[in-house]
Amino acid sequence: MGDRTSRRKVTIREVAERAQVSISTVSHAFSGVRPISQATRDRVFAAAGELGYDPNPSARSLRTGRSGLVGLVLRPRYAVAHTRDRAETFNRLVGSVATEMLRRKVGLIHVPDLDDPATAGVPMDGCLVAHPYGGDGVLTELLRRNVPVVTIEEDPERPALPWAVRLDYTTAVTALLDHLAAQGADRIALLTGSEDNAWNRRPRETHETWCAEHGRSARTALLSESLSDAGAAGRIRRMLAGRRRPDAVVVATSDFAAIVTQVADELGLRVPDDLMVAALTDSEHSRRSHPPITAMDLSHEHLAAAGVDLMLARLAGAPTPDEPVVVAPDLRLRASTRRAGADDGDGRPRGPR
Amino acid sequence: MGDRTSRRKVTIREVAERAQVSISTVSHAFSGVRPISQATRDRVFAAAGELGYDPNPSARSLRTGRSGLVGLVLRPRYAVAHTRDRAETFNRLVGSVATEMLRRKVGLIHVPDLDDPATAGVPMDGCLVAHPYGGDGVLTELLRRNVPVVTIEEDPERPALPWAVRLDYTTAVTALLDHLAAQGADRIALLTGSEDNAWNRRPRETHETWCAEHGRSARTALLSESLSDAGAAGRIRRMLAGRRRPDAVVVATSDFAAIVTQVADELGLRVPDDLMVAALTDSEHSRRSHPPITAMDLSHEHLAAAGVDLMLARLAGAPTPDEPVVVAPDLRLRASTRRAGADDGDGRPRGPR
DNA sequence: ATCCCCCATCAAAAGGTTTTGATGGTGTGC
DNA sequence: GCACACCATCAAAACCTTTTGATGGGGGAT
Repeated sequence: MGDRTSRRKVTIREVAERAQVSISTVSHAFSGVRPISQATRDRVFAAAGELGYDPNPSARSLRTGRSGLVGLVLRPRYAVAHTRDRAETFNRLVGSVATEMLRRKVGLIHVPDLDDPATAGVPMDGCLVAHPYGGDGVLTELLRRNVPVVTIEEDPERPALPWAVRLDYTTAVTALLDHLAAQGADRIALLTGSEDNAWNRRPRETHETWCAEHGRSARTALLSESLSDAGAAGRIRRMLAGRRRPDAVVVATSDFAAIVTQVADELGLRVPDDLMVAALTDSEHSRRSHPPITAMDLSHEHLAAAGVDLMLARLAGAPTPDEPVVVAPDLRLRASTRRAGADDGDGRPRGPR
Repeated sequence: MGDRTSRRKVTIREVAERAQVSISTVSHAFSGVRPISQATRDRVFAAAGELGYDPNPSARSLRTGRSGLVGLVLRPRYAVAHTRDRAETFNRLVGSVATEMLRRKVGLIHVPDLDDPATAGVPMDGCLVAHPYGGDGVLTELLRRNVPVVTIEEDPERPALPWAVRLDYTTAVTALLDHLAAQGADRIALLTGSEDNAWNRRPRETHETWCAEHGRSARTALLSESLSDAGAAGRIRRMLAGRRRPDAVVVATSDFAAIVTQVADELGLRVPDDLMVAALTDSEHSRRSHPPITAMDLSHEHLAAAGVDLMLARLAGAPTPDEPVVVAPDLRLRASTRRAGADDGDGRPRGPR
């Protein structure tokens, strides 16, 4: 209160002097590690209050070896959130993780750049890595540093890493393909992104398996996430204009799924009657497209909650499952895959909500 | 590489020993503060690489007094993001700030709880406070601690605080009211939330001024953010069922604006012909309502970018404006306030987009 | 040949906390 | 009245870095 605008921070030593006790007594009074008499404690708190003391977190971490902070790393696709669609994904994931961390009163650090020596280390007790690539370098680096890591979605090349939360793509994508087939789809094409992560890999595998089991050829193509809208439209147009065009397409990126409906419209193809469309991630694009597009929701909220739980359990030394935690994606059936008179055959409710 | 899974971290001392140089030489080799001969530098880097050394961030911060991290605090309304609508706001704000920080390669910390002694301090060089309350306690605390603060939206009771980014509510709300009047609205009611922040205060003031200037009575009411949907619906029903009901309502929270349209529908009031509806924040609720609801978008992305810029300028000691930075909210006119045949009179384009 | 300066490196201090073995005084049990 | 235990407090070490004044040796200028 009486202080000038001194840049100088109050230290534990000054509190000790003012309260006429040793430094360790002040520390113990605050931490409660050892008993301190009531009278002394009062004097310490009074002194601390008058001086406006608050402990230096760096000094504390240096001594204890813990910071009480958890890092979060997102891989590039999200970091460069140029389109509104990608921004929604990024925001939802970051927001969910932040919400879960706040709820548990633990600080969360967005790690800017692990490799950049200029940005050098951040003090974190553990680190969440969301949507790692196959054999991700960031993961390698963190493991080398002995930082406890929990991944949200698994690194496809590190199936052995037990501390992970992953989506059950197999079930969800199979359900989606069954649904399309039930609605009368015959030639189902899959368009995944080119980034090598679980979200692109697993559905591709599931699609192949499903096609093999159903005696169909697995038509797939790449639609790189870095494509511009015009670029994506071009590739889609070529596919839909060709002979033996698919009668259903599953597109990973949902803004590109919306472009599929646009291109179909231009070509005079009716959705869903001539062409069914589905996306492997939900966003405003899929919800507001005409017609609304069936999409798999990545359940970022559940992923985040499970990931944070796992991390905190690990840091607390509590027992953790020795297999990845599995979260079910949410399949949102919409008009883009619902043909009049077709029967889904799986008993699912037909309408949204 | 050859290390066991030793919890033990490698320190600068071990690197120095291995490279046969002093500790300070290692430090200088990394920081480049003083020149080091090429031969020595090579030896140091080699030793560091072999040992897997990475500097301890806490020790560094302790010594330098800087952590390279910036904090972010959001006030409770967002922290408790129970509805999808509030979650969208929270996510967008958090995501935007995170994006801007990542772009500038600075770490961002979500501060869990400033007052909680258990959570104790986080090492931050500065702190962003988003949507502070009037005379906000968090702000008081941060200022007491001498932490450089930048607010996103201003604390209504601290107009003197120069380091702020604020929305220009006056212009936007005036434009909205003019628009409603041009569409034929006669009795315009305003329903703000009960939390005491700029977003609730400024529009109220603007509404009063505008009503006074146009010789109308300023009809206002509170619709607390903590109300359940049913609770909100009840209050709205009472208002719309009364004699001399308003013919236009501006509702702060956009999910409640959507409820206004529902209640109007139940009561047989047509939107916009019998009742116009507008919201003071945009969200999926307003966009997808029937009819879509005119809303003011809070431009979280611009707020975040400006706030981060301001903070980094402050921390770098660069000159900063001595007045709050002003950002214009985006007015999104939609069908809920557009009557057939009415003329807006201000030359604005009529369609969305 | 001498002086001076600069370059590369070193040693030591400082930064603020927590941890822990030691110390002195007070009360309990016999 | 003595030994023992315990309670409250203290002093010092440890955590790992960056910073800075000091040191020694080599080269250029005179």
